Amino acid sequence: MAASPLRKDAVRNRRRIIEVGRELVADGAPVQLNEVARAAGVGVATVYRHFPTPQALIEAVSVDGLEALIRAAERAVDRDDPWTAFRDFLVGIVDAQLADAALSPVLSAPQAALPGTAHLLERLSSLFTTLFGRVSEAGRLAPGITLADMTPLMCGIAYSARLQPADDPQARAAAGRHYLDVVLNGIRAR
Amino acid sequence: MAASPLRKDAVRNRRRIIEVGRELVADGAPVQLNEVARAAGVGVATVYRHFPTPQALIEAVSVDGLEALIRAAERAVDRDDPWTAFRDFLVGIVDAQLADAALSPVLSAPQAALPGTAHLLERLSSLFTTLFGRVSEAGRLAPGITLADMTPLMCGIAYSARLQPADDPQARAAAGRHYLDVVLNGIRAR
DNA sequence: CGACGAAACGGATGAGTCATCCGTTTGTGG
DNA sequence: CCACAAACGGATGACTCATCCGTTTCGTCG
Repeated sequence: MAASPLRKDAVRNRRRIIEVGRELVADGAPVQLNEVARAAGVGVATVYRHFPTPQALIEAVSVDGLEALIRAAERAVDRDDPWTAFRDFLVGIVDAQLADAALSPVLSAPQAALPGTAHLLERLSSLFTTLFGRVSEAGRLAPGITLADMTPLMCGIAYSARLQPADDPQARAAAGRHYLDVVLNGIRAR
Repeated sequence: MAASPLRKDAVRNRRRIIEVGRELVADGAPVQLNEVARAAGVGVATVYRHFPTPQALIEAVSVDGLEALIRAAERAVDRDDPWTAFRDFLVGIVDAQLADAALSPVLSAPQAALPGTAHLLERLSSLFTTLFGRVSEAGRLAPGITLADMTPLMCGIAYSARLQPADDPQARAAAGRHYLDVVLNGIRAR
């Protein structure tokens, strides 16, 4: 099972780097690899070796959030009412993007550069397809709404919510919920 | 009326700079003042004198689009049916943002740095308040929808549409229209 | 337990970008 | 036509970015 013959100082540094990356992303700061190195107390080259580009680091940072989303989706799939499951999951998607700024670019950029992330995205996509299929078959969606519409819409909602002052996470969350209500209203069958 | 004692070579250069800026913005490229100078055949200092920051140039670039929006709003205000006027204007807002990438940051950043832009934004906001007030008073809006919701929602729609491939403006426009339909559906009274 | 090879480290460094300063040019009013 | 002021432009120093390579550390094998 040891698929990674990785030295333990390497994994330690990797952890540190990701941790610093997470903080930067959470602050909405641009992820500058050079600064990450300094803050993590490692050499610049170490950062670049693990993550050739800022995007790669962002994806690694988002793995936790992605896994949490997958768990949420799995729980949603177990629910009885399709619409409730669907809605609750979308709430989770929006909340997660607001809590973790690294998530939006990963969700909306399917051409994932990191293999690990690609696998998670596939899993998430698969679960979501199930959820969507159920509401769709139950006739709960307005005509013309497709599966492909959902990701852009969710990312757009998160974007809208982020127009709220950055220093007020509560206002952002409330805005996200509100805009999501609007969109859900808009895609629901009458 | 000569409010600007500006030398005519200065206005010529200014025009050139804005023109180059427009092209860059349209390509979605980051506006780098140094590059703008080179492309405009002008010294770097000239660019910085006219526009201290990229943001300032972006605002200047967006003036045309803003004026077009204002004209559209004025036309909309003359219409009879409040909802039609409202909807058509929002279509214009989304289309304009897709056609002119410089517009989104200006619309969603009220703390305008350029006085000229501030004035236009105020005018636009005033017209839009009228349009919104009419649909609202006509009872055409779902409860809980406020004037303040509209700008974020429109910017979010434009964002969603921009997730479409950059090289296919038609697909973007179609997506924008589609997402706008969803949101309009969501904010409409039943 | 000691030594060897490979993997990882880290900082010095060259390429590239940004924005300012100041000597020169150009337009305008008398 | 002249003089002054406004505008110009590019050289330049500060800064950021990402790579390269000599050094250190880990894990293994005799």
